[in-house]
Amino acid sequence: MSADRTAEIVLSLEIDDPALADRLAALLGHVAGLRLAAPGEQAAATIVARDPRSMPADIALTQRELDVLALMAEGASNKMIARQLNISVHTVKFHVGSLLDKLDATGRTDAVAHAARRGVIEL
Amino acid sequence: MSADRTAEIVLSLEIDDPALADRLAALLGHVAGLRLAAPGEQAAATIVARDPRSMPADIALTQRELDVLALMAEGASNKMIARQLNISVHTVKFHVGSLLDKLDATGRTDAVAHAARRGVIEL
DNA sequence: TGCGAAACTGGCCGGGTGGGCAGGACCGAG
DNA sequence: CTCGGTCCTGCCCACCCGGCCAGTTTCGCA
Repeated sequence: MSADRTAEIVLSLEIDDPALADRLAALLGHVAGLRLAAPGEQAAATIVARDPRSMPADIALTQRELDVLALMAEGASNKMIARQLNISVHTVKFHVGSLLDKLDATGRTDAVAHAARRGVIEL
Repeated sequence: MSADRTAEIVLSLEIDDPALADRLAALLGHVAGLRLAAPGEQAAATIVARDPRSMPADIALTQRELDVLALMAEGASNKMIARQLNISVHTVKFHVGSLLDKLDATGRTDAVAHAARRGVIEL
């Protein structure tokens, strides 16, 4: 399923910082066997670089909160999380409450969405 | 805040296909002004390529289901979604049910997580 | 040694959620 | 025209969720 060994590898760019994008484009433009994708063209791989300024700071979550958050992202119910972590459902709800507070979310669905957006968890 | 003009740009690789990863590493290893990141090293940009086989096909969701899904990802409750789309709560629950079925999810949180993973929605 | 933060547990309760059942309207394909 | 799919609505019900109250232990830090 891979492309021919002789074919060029097409790369697309998704870079917030214009300066960095220019430098990379200049560097990669001269590499044999490699080509930058035309606008809209499907690429074999993408070079991404998110502006760090868009990520203010890592939210201060405790280890236990991260545990709960990870299981929430898997769609686990409070009961399932409790069994998984060997704690009571009440404790899970306690941590979920803290999570909703710290992530400024209205519910568990909103919480995992916010966490994913901020890079706290990886889907 | 950009690095010195003379500094190398550090790139990390996140590529599912080992063959493609090797080819890219070989090509980029010889480019001046550019360097591949050591394991765990923070990179200025990342080259990503997800294996297409892990994304079987776009799930067939109706327009209405996409509407509901988008609002779910915002953390909206069924009642809020109903108001937003000018339909009844019952209808929202109907669409949510279809979503859970099609996305193979156990709940609304799992549904948005799956949808985000498959690229159906953007967080 | 006292004090706060983190982690954990309990009970209670209003409202949200998910599933099942049953129905109607619309529209394009066969 | 009938059939299937989408979209819409209603009711009922068991369960889950989030927020409130209160309490315990453990740990590190001042």
